[in-house]
Amino acid sequence: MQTHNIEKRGQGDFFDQVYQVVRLIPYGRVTSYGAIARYLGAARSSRIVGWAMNAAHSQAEPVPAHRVVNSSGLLSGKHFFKERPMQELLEEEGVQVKNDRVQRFREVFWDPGTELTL
DNA sequence: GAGGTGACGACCC
DNA sequence: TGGGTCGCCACCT
Repeated sequence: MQTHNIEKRGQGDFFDQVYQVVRLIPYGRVTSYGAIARYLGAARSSRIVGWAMNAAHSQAEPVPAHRVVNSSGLLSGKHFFKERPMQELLEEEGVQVKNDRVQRFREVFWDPGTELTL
């Protein structure tokens, strides 16, 4: 069966890149959409990263999208985890979350462009 | 081919 | 610190 959709003939190359980076996020760490976008060379495409996360739901492989927050450390996509709040998932990994905001964001923040020393 | 959308980022008050 | 506005680029219809 062709389960069409999602992949879309590899057009989602950019999306795929995003998924790869998100999967590289270490346990107990979080990153921002802008950090991923910048790592991919599209710092201004931060919004596209969020869009990729939207498609991540259709991805067969587990994408820790809950580890991706905005530059403010706010759980912008928590609404998508209605069944499983991001806060709970993050706290389970040791990330302190208060009022939909990541505590110690500076400490748990994981920048691919820095950690990976691109 | 064109228009609209959006899980954002930076700037300003 | 918190909230509001503009810009930006890729995906979808």
